[in-house]
Amino acid sequence: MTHNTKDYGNLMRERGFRVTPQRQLILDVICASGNHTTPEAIYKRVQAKFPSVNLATIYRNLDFLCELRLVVATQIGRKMYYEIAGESPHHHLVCRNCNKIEQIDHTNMKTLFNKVEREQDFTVDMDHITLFGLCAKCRQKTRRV
Amino acid sequence: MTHNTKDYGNLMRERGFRVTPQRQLILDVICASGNHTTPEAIYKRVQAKFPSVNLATIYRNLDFLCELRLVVATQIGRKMYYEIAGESPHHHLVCRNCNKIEQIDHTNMKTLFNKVEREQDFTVDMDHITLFGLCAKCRQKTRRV
DNA sequence: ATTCTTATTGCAAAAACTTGCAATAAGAAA
DNA sequence: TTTCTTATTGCAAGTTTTTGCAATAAGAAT
Repeated sequence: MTHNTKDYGNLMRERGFRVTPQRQLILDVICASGNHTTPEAIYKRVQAKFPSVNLATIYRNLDFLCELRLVVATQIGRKMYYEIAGESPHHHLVCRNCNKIEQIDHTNMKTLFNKVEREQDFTVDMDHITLFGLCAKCRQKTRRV
Repeated sequence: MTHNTKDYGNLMRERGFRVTPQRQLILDVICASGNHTTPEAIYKRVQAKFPSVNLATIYRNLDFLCELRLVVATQIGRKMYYEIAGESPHHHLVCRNCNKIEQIDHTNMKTLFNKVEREQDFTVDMDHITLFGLCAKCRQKTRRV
């Protein structure tokens, strides 16, 4: 959850990108916000500290940070949500019925990724996947199709 | 690929929804189009047959058809793509570098889903997952981080 | 057939997101 | 430090997607 600005900064600079105050602030805000933050919410929190930041800058940086994989984008329903990527890969199970979110760790995913790599020569490289389905409770309740 | 209008119609009616000409046409167009069709392309093809259909109707029906899981939405980069869900579950591998799309079938996924169900009592229920990574060619090209 | 309920549509306006471009400023080089 | 290159920004205009609402029409009930 805590993020080290210096590391992120170096990561960017090493790749020829620049560390601007706007960019830092946007990353800070995403980091400080809980999971699943909308662009609009990020915009407002950024503006509270630095009112001149333009909405276009927010969107461009969300794209940028996702591309660097410092930030993860998730689409739920019609909306996009952003959250800090964090250290270790982990994945979510979202119940279609009650929307409860469980986590699964990377090991089972990794097994799948390895299999895909062996069989199709494609290196899957994702550390935040969202799988939808039914949790134990809802599976029992929803026992009629 | 082929779709049975009658079955889809009944599926909708059973659930209290209505089968309108617009809706049928939109589904037909998605069905006839290849994979990964944009809303704009769908709109144009629908208009070619039925010029009065409004773009808002396209969007509303895309949502609707996704909710019924007759159609699958995929986000690649910044754009949304839609395709017919079809019969058998299958999944996509999208190269982060060249955006090439490969398919994987359901068996390896199913293994993962089963494992998740045994270990966490969560029934994953997805028949179209998109995994990002690097294809064989791009993995070789991008051999410097 | 006719009536009735309400899901769905088209339209127009709004909201969300993207893009072109000139001005700015981060960071490397001198 | 100063200069130089060019990534990034703000702005304004453009494009894409969503929404409120009155009119329409699908399908059930009569």
